[in-house]
Amino acid sequence: MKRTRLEGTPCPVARALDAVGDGWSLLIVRDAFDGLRRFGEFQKSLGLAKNILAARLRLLVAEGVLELAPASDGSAYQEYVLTPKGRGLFHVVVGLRQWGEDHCFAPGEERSVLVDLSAERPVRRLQLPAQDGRLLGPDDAVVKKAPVRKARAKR
Amino acid sequence: MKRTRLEGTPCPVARALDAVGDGWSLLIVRDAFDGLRRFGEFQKSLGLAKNILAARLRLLVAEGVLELAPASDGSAYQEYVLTPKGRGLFHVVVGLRQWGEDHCFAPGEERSVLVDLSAERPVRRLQLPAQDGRLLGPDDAVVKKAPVRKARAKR
DNA sequence: TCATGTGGTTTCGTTTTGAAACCAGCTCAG
DNA sequence: CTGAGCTGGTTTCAAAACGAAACCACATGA
Repeated sequence: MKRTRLEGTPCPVARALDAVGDGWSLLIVRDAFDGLRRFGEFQKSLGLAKNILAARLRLLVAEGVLELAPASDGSAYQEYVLTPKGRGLFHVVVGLRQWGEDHCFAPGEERSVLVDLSAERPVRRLQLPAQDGRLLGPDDAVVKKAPVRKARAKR
Repeated sequence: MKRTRLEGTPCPVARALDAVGDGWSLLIVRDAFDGLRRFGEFQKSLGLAKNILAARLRLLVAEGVLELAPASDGSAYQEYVLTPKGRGLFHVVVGLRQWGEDHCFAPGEERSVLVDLSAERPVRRLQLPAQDGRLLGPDDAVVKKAPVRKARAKR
C-alpha cells in the first residue's frame, strides 16, 4: 500500500509532517539554511543517492518549500532556494538542533553550533511565551480541538 | 540497502532526525503530549497498522524517548509515557504545529489550536533569542562547524 | 467459563529506498 | 569548434520498509 497520507486531519502537526516529515526533507532544508543551493552541493553534503535527492527536491518544490531559480553565478544551471514557506521552517530546524544537542551527543563530543551572526555568540534556547509573556513548557499547554466553525464566524 | 543512518555526523539536526525523523515517531510523541498512553489509544488515533506501531514504539523506547510503565489504572497492562528526553521534543512539535498552521491550511479551514492551560488563551509564537535578547530569524544566525579537536582532547 | 478486549506477532504483497549505470546538455581548455 | 569533463539528472534492479489482514496469547469481566 501507499505511504499513508494525512491530508484531511485538522492537526497542523500532522499536516506539517505530511509535507516535510520524511527525514531527508528537513536535512535538505537545513542545508538550504546553510546556504547550499545546487543539486551537487546537496548531494555531496548529504551523501544520498541522486535519484532520491531528485525526488525529494521535486517534492519540496511542489510543496512550495523550495523554488527553482536561475543560477546566481551566471551559468545556465538552476538553483534551489528557500521560499518564505521554507524559511518558515527555521524554528523547527532550530528545535531539532537544540534537542539533538541536548540528547544525542556523548558528553564532550564535538558538535556544530548555531551562532548569532551579528554578535558571533551562540544563540539562546527556543522559547514559547504565553500571551502574558510567561514561558510555557510541555505541561503548561494543551491542544484544543478545532472549533466546529459555522460558516463565517472568523473575527 | 539499509536505510541510511547518520550516526557519526556532528550536526545535531541530523542526529535528531535520525532518532525521530521517520514521520510516525513525531506523531506518536505529539499524541503522547496530548495524554495518550496505551497501545490501543495510539493505534486508534493514528490509524496505522499495528505492526508498524509496535515497531515504532519499540524504537522510541530504545531511543529513550518513551518508557514503559505499569498501567495507571491498576490493570496488568503497560503504558508508554514520555521520558524527560521525550518531553524535550516539545518545542519541535510546537514548531511543526505553528508552521503547519501558517502554511498547510486553506484560509478559514478549521484547525486545532494550542492553548495556554492556565489562561485558556492561545500561545504566542516560538522565539529564538540571542544572548542580548533580540529575536533571531533565519538570516540572523549561522551554523559554526564543530571546533576541530586536536588529537587527545577527548578527556 | 467463556466471550471479549488488549497488545501484540506473522505473513505476504506493495511501495520506497538506495547503489550503480547510464545519459544529455553545459562548459572550458586547446 | 571540438572533445573531455562537469552538472544534473533518469533508469534499472535488488533490498528494505510499509501496510493490511490474519492470527495469537493473555487479561478482563459478565
